[in-house]
Amino acid sequence: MRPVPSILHLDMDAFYASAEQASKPSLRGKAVIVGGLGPRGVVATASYEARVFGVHSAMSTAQARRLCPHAAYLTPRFSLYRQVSEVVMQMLRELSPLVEPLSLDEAFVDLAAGPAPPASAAEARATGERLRAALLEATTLTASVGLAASKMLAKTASEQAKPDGLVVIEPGTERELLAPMPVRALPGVGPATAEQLRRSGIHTVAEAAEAGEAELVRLLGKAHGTSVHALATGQDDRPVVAEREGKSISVEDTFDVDLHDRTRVRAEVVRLAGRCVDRLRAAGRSGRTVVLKVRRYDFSTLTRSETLRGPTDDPAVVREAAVRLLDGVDTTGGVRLLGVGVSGLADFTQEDLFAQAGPAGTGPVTAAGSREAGGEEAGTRPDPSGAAPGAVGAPGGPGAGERKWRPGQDVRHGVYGAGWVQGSGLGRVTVRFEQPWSAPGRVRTLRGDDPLLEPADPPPLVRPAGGQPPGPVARPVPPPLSGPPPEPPTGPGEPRPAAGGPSSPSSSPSGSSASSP
DNA sequence: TCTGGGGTCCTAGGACCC
DNA sequence: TCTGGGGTCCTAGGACCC
Repeated sequence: MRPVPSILHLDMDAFYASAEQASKPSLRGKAVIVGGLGPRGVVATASYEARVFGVHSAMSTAQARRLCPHAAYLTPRFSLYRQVSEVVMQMLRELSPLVEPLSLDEAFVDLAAGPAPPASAAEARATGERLRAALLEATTLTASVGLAASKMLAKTASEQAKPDGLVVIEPGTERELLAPMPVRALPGVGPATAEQLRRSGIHTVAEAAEAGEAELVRLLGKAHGTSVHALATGQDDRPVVAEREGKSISVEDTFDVDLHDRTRVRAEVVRLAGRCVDRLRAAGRSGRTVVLKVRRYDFSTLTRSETLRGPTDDPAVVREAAVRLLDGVDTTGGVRLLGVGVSGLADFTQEDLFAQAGPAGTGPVTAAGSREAGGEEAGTRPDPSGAAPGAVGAPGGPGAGERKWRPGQDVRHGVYGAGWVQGSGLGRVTVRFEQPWSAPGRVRTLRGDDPLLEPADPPPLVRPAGGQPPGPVARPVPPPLSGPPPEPPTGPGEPRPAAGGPSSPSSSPSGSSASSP
């Protein structure tokens, strides 16, 4: 084990929620909950203000609403988070080429491999503090940093540092620090393993270490037992590895209401297969094993897979395999979730093509057509419709997105400028007009079909240098439509649409709103 | 109003091959 | 005539992580 705490673990604080607060001045200091807003949604991230009420990740949004009804509820804006994440990861790479991202908001960095390896714990600390300050400046977001001589301890340290802090674990102090912690603190020990260990009277890391490797292997199996024992005794030699190639790509949808119609189920599988291939192609990969995932009405989940003779990125091949797999699955009783994935990924090369067209067999073989280079990067695609997959009664047809305005979504108005959707329903949409660098803005309620209102890309968190003047306040603005959501608004500059415009009743009958007050 | 979506890794059994 | 001993691939399921 290295003598200096030169492995750094970075974890952005309540990342999605903090990014939303940074982006939306009116939400700063308020409870913000980011996650799925449908009837089956779960919380992805809750701001610290919301955590006070007991809201946490993975909780159902419904429960969060009971605990914290006054919070702002927002759908995730991954394009913004990716944008911020790229800035963060780039700054980490300035510390060392060995950067291992774990997710959009988390990464390990091996400072020992960098241009200025710390020679002491104090130097490591100084590097970490400089990093936190630089990140705050670049993104306006706070981060927590852990420094230690191993990955596990660096992560443990950043956990202790939260929020907005830094903790260094001095080499040599590892075991005494770990000893009293619950086994759940060890990476790889989840609810099931913790329960296993509890039944054997093992609750703390110290008890796990005392149990000995043989006993842990007996309880948990070879690989898991060995690894838990090593981690419990503070041994962790796992290197920081940059750029690991992905091994699978998958997409899945949970439906607001269980699907019963077999034809609809099949149509959804076809749609998912298409989305999966879009992502596969955007990544420049191909895959050999197609996986279908089905979660039934009772939450029981099964997977079926089929391995082709060679890797493919042909939508028809993946679609047909997925549909074949579905044919072998009983869906009576209803389907809650469907997923399609591809594994056994390869970089698609000419040789792969030949291999695939190789010797006779029964496998479905089609030479994948020329791949258009035009990268429609799946994840960053605008996706203004964002129709919840299950949007009740949505025919599932192509342009089915009737849920046009989602809470949290960025918009631009021809008169009022940039803003975000606070709520919508009953043919109206409530927009707060503000930008990351503006003062908290005001809310206006508009018609859902206001022709001057359109979806927009997320603005950067930090005002671009020499950027435009803050749109909304710079120019004379006609009188607002409203304060609170009142009568169906009809604006001054707003063309009165013909009677009963498309009021899109299918868009969440209950209406939805980002914040109640 | 229970339980998202995207991944990784491990285990275990059977097929198949030498 | 009653049963070897690997190794690898495929499939299915489950734990875990963010």
